[in-house]
Amino acid sequence: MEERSLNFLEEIIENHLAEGKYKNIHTRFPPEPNGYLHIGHAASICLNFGLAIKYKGQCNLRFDDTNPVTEETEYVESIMNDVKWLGFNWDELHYTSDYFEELYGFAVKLIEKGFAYVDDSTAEEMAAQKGDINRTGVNSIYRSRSIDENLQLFAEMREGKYPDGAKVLRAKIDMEHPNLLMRDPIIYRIKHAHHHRTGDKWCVYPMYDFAHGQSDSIENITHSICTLEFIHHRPLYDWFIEKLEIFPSHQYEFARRNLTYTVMSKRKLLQLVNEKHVDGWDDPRMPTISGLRRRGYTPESIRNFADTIGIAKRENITDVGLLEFCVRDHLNKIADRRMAVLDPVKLIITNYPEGQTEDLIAENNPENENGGTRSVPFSREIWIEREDFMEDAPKKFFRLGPGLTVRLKYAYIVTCNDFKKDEHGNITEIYCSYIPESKSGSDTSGLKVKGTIHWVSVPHAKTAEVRLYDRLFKVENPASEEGDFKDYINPDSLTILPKAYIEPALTETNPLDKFQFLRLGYFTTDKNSTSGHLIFNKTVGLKDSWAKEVKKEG
RNA sequence: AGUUCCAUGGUGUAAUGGUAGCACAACAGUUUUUGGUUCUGUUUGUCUAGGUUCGAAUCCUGGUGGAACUACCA
Repeated sequence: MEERSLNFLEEIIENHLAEGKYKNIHTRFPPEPNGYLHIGHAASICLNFGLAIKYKGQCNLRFDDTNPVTEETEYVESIMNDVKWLGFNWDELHYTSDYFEELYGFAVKLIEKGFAYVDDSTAEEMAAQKGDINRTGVNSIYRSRSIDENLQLFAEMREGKYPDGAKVLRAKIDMEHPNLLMRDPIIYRIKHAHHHRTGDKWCVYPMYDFAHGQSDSIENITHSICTLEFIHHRPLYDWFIEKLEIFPSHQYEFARRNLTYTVMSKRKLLQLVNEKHVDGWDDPRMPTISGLRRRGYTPESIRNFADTIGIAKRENITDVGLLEFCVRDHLNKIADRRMAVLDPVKLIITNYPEGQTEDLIAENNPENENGGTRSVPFSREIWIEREDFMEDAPKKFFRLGPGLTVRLKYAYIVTCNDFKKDEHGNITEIYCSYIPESKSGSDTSGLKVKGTIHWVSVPHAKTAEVRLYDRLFKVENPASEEGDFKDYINPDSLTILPKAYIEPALTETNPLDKFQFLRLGYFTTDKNSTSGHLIFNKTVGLKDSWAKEVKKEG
């Protein structure tokens, strides 16, 4: 077992443990239930849960549900499902909404200590008072209200005496602070909205800054890990904890993970879903965890990816090729091999007896000696991949063409003698002769051939719908391009093949089963696949050094 | 412009004052009844200028470049 170096958070934690600052650590994963989790969240989940596991601490799942207008139960369920699927178990399950009464009490305490006031200013007035990066802010005329008056007004806000936007509760900090967040931030606002858990009990809701850190504190979170954009919130985070005199959780920030050829913000992903650019949150082209799952990714491959990219504080955009490497690496070990022909052309073995069939033995996975075998039917007529034949083959083309010889995987060596074309010049039939002594497993022909191709027996072939996916965007970083990110959507990201030929063994499958279609790539059975209408999603192609060769020549 | 953060091959990440390493990608070869897998090798990097030091990717100073912050979102 190789000793891996520590990332900066592990270093901090090990120091804390060594100093005795904490006896054990407690982290949390705090999603807002307003969308589905994506691969960036997966990295955060692996980080928070992984740290708890590594240092024998705890990790909570907490729904940060303080904005009733964007949050829904559907999202809560999908998030719990995704976390579990990734392989993690939370120690405690919480909702910020469970703390609403306590948070309200914290706000009252702040008012009583003279650290908060009710402000009647409009949003526009407050924005104007706030100043900006270059100008300091000015105090609101409501800033000097008495404690009693503030207490009274805040109680009335809770009672529902005022409409949305009429009043807010603000922390009284410093309108000249260089950090805009410290210029008397709003901590409670009025929203007469139905909450997915508390219903209509509340019409005032705490803001993120007055909920997150307090919830961390209530749960005795020792290391509250978030992304870099919250770094400016840390002084506020600390200020509230100090003024409230509650358990001092601390916030640590790391750089969010980005991936090439996709977008990674819930807002943008929601747009793709709402505007039907994709078929829902779990569309296999989406970088969501549910999308990756439907695409055929395994939890192991995602965890390994998270581990490989590591964490740091610098801006980054990871090549999606690394994610693909991780899933190939895992699927190569666990996926059974099957044969499927996606773009078929008929091959007839002229010297093979008509009407004869043979059951050939095929190993399920050469990487797994206990993987077993299956039977594959063979006959005089087979489907092969159109790509595997060239009328004028270049020297290094180790497939079929006039006079060329290949092995049919698990079967015989065949040589092409002739072929037929239609009026458009498309190959319609290929004629070969086979060598009876070359049968796989009992080959006495003594022949060595360079190429081996896959095939499906025509009379035995079953059919399936196969969906091929390409990257969702045409550019590496759509979010950083000029204009609307949706202008960069790849119009060819989905190709549906309604009728591919598959070997009979492939009909015995359930959603999420993983296969390697020999020489083509990894495929998984779609959630909507039935025995009457099989559907396979392409997870990722195999490495294709021939395609690379062709590209170089071209 | 103010504040804060960041800067190591094409990408991601190590080296915590002492040989710049690992993974992906790329390239060459090996093995192979998958042009897959395996295995071997190669190319490519410390933003810049000073300073401290026997010695600096690391510490200090200046510069340059990038990012974040100006929602009754989180």
